[in-house]
Amino acid sequence: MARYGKEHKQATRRRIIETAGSRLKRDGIDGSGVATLMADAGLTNGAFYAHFDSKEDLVASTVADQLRDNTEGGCPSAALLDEIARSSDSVKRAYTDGQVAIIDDAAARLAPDDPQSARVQTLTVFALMVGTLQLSRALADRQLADDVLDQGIQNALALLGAEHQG
Amino acid sequence: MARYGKEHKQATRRRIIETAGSRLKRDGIDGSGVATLMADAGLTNGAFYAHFDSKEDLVASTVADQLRDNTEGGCPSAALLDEIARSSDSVKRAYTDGQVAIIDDAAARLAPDDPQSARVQTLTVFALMVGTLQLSRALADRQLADDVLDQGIQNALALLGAEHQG
DNA sequence: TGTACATCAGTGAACGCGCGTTCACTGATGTAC
DNA sequence: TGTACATCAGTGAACGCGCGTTCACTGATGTAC
Repeated sequence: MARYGKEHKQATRRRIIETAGSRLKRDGIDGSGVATLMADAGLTNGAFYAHFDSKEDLVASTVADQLRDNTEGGCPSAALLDEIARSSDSVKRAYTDGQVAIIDDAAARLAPDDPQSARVQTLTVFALMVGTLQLSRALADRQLADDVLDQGIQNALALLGAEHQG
Repeated sequence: MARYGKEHKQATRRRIIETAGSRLKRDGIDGSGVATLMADAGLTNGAFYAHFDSKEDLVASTVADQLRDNTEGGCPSAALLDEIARSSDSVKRAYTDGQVAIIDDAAARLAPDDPQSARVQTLTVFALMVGTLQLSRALADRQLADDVLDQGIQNALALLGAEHQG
């Protein structure tokens, strides 16, 4: 292929990570193969290891990217949280760092005077929303799934309101 | 092998389902192979299809069993909910039926006068606990994981208390 | 300006392995005579 | 009581396939002379 400048390879890496975001959220970590992930980016499997050390490396990079810069199309927690919990330390570390950064941003806005103490409560309200989304997606009864989503939102607001008053 | 009475084959099926419960919760659905699931029950892979139509059939049976009769060793929702959400309709149906049955039992105890209207709220408090457990397991920071668990329990109690008053 | 060479992102075939599933076979037991 | 046969839960090898990973190779470009 062509000999490009340095920005070309980095752009390719970025493209792989971005398309991997959609695929991993759709099919899961174990459900997404390296060849498929590369084909999604318009490449063949052989080029993969010029960009990443291993599939796990791509997963960690993609989780971090999805949490920080590229959150469109659904949050990775709702799609992947129990798979992340079973993953290697490097994936869990990437997830923890990205998630805490987002949560601290939110906590700073919700409780400007004491963002640090709001971290845990904001994380648990986030966990409520993740669990609600997952349950709603797993229920075979559409009406019940919708009711759960609505009620989950109300619960989140109730907890945030209580926090605001207390 | 021996020619046993009818109860023998049913006992074997039961044993497969029970050992599959632990394996699926540990390694996930995609992460658990049929040969491994059979080996866990002390059998070889060839016998599998005398008991189940497919791996999906075993997963649906195991999810139903884990929710109703065999809940020791952790709830399947916390371990598998996002994989269930990506699974076939038969798995989602088995999950929905089992979960709703459990929830309605709990709702009848929490709100004896109107268990029907308590179903959705009980489901969402359950979703809160599932999300909290998953998040706690995915966080690489042990202290933060413990704090999230504790706060999640307090949130669940707060929501149940508010429900009780309202 | 023209030729020879170095670079290196990406290709595509191959590695050993485990996947879900199928199937011919085994062998201990119960039944028939 | 002894022999021949039917039953059938379970075995283990094989099917085609995709997995994560490796590696010899390609070929378009930039550089050196």
